[in-house]
Amino acid sequence: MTLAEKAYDALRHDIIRGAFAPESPLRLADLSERYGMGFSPLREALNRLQAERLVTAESLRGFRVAPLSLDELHDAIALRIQIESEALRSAIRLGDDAWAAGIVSALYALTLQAGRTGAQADIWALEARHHAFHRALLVACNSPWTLEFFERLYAATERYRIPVLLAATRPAGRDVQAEHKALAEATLDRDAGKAVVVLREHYLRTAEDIERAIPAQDGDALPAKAAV
Amino acid sequence: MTLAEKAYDALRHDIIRGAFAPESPLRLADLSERYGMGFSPLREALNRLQAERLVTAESLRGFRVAPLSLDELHDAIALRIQIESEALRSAIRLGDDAWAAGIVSALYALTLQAGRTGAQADIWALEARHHAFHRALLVACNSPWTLEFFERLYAATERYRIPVLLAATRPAGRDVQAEHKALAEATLDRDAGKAVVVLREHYLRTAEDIERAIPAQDGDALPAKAAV
DNA sequence: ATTCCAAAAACTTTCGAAAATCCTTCTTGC
DNA sequence: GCAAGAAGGATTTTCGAAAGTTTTTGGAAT
Repeated sequence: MTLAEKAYDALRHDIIRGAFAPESPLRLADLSERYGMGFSPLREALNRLQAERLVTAESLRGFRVAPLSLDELHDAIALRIQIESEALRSAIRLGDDAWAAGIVSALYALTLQAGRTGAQADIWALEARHHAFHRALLVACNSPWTLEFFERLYAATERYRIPVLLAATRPAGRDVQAEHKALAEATLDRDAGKAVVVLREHYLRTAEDIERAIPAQDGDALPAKAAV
Repeated sequence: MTLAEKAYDALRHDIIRGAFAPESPLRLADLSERYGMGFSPLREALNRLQAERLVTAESLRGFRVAPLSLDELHDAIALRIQIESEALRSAIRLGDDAWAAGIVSALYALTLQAGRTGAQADIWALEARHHAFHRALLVACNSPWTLEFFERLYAATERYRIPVLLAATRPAGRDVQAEHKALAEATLDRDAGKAVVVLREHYLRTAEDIERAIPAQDGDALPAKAAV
């Protein structure tokens, strides 16, 4: 693995998980020290992340962490519902036993991790299981472009969900794992109509949780998060 | 504008328009000579294009032009129909007078350019008008992510359409400009149902034209095009 | 003739410094 | 006191070379 790839993985990871405040400048000297490499691989990684809309760039003025806004959250969630609903229908139509087994396995791993508490609770492991589960549902849709856009929108929306995960307070009146279980069951039953309804509800509730976790703001931009 | 941005624009332009054969290696020494700059800005541009799936990269083995395949074409067209249909409905619901005027203007410019023949015919100008027209239809959808994906899929599919444009033989039994006119009219009439039907037919016929223009192949990969 | 291995060549990747630009601060003139 | 502008510092961008890896070539052994 080249340094540029390591830089890409590390930066993407750190941006999604809120290690840098939205809109804060990503200075090469700082990044060079943080990640222990020269400017070249860092700039290559930043250019990739710019194309993914996780960082913004301005000519001769460097790179910044992409901003967060409620408008963008709603846009991304709405598009996820639209794209993933179709993808889920396709996956249900096309998926084979290996796909189904992948869902069972991913749900099991997710549930297991979600059940861990105290010293064993690991929010980043939980996040990885969550990503893997949602991906497993769609992976049989036979559309590389759909999966590409799923990954892009997942990353975009995950930035908003991290504060909710960090708060670690179970949202009142919501059992997220039950929703995941219901989603997996409807999918494995090949009940596309029910699955997409459950999927939509799942995402809309997540959006609500995120909005609830955000302190009221005058404008649209969301507050910066301290480094994690 | 920085050299890296110029490199990005030039490379993207040249890849979409078939100046390099699909899967051909993009060697830095060659690109450095072609575009008259050093390695650094070229590598940054290539990294951005990699994130956009217009080039592929392999560790320590450099960059290549992304391959073309009928599977990918069908995937991209199907997703364009899905995403743009929804976007068109939103635009019809939300669009104001400026949006409508933009469609009229873009259609006029497209029709004008399509009518030019002989020395005045300019396939790249026509392509630019075509892109602008399809974008103008959707621009009022109020979804930045949708527009982002539109651009990505437009670029991806345009690579397949270029050979058809270059052939410059009017496909038998098809009046593309009439389709554009019908699409604009249904949209300006705010007849969403009709507009999305026309849009779907328009794209499916384009896919057919592309397939017809392609010589039969054993495998899935499409033939390389000579440099333009 | 073929396979294996070493050396050379080609190429990518990374660094460190130079060049160019932007931002801040301080001075000057009014 | 305040605006305009120049000097200095900080930062980004680009280059050229060095380092590292892959591919090709050439030769020896089977």
